[in-house]
Amino acid sequence: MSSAGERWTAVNSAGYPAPVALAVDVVVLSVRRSELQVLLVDRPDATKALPGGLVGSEESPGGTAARKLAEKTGLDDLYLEQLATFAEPDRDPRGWIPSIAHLALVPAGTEPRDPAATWAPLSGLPPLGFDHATIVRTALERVRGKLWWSNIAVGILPGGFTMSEARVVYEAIAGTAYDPSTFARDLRATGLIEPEPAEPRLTRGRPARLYRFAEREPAWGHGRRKRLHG
Amino acid sequence: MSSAGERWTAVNSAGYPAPVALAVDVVVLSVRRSELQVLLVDRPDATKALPGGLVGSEESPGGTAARKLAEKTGLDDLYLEQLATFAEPDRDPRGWIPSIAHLALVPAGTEPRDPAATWAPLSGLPPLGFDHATIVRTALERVRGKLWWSNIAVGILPGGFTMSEARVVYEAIAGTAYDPSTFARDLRATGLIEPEPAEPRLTRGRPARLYRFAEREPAWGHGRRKRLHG
DNA sequence: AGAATAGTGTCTGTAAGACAATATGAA
DNA sequence: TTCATATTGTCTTACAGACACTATTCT
Repeated sequence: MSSAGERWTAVNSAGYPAPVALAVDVVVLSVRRSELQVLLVDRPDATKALPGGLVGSEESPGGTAARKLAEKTGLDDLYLEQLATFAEPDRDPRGWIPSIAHLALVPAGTEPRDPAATWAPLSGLPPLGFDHATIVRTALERVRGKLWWSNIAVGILPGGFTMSEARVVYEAIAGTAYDPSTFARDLRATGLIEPEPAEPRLTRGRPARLYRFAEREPAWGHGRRKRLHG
Repeated sequence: MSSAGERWTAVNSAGYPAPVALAVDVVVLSVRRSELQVLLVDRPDATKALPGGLVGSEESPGGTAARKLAEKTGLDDLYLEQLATFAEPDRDPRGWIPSIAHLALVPAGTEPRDPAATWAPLSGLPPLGFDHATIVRTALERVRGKLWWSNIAVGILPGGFTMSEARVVYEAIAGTAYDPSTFARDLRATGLIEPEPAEPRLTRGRPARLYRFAEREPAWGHGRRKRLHG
């Protein structure tokens, strides 16, 4: 790496300026303590930023994102989709570096493997470097927009969940409260989940039935028009 | 430009391989003869491709897309949004060139200014170069998905349209037929359009009232869950 | 008058919020 | 038994498809 303050450059074989590198940034979301949280990493200047890295010249950007996530969390099976590309020429002080932002959802109990990575609640984020606050906002819009139309929550609820657990996740993402019975009816009506034969959990009251998403890959359901935000 | 068959390369000032260039490709859609059509340009090898170009080192990708569209169509006020980025290392035989695909909607009567550009119906596209068939498919999904939830059709219906004209456009995008009265009721219910004080058109039967979208910039409406495809 | 297009009103099945009532297991 | 949680059922409003009916203008 070059020293701080130095701006990198690149030229192609035709003699024109080229992007210095291609980056990916990943908005990793999960639900912890009934709250939507995002994974942040410490930067040298003590601010926080999204996890990310540079795409190799023989690598697909999605592959880079998955590789970086495996380094930070130890997970190699997760919900990952491309979000949007941020490529304003001055977005990175190191030079012309377009970044392909990705969105990843990981199971509720995931702990960072990298000690520089920590979870932060989406409400009350610290100041973020680069244009990362914009990227996080875009990610929140995306996950809310798809919540009731796709199996996007399968990243947080990999399988064997109860309706109550699913409801906590959906409420944290949507930022609202759902009636338990109506929630169960409407989640079943999406056609995305199926009962799991496993034995029930050992909890306080009546044991709940377990469900899982039928598909682990991104898929669309029948679509419910459910209330979002308060 | 280099001669065909030669693969470009680039290195950055740290000595690592860099992307050769950053491209934009634009899926320009309109409704012509009650059909959804896309703007294609001829390539040197006689195949067709999406209009596009290289992003300058001091340029935003959206700016590049708008500039290219102005060259092809003479339009400078249109609905333009980012679609997705295609950056597989081998997607372009000229070298490592990520492409930020955009989606643009232009008014029904728009004729290409560039003689190499022609309209082609989405049903029955010719073979396209690169990964452009995938990009077009992604664009169709996007515009269908947003049709009844946003003012995305404002690009095709800039103002002073009748309900019948709007219905033709919505039907062409959705790929289905709507009942005229139900269509009008539900389009009004989106909250996105408003009556226009202009005088009615000179047509055969009873003259229709005119409407326009209240917002020309991308905006979300109340959302209707309407039938799509057959 | 008759044709053509625009717009209104009504009926019906489904979707979704609210909430009461019941079921099941642990303390 | 009492408490806590899960699940079922019902009521009500809004949404959206279908379609009959009325309105306005031109030929």
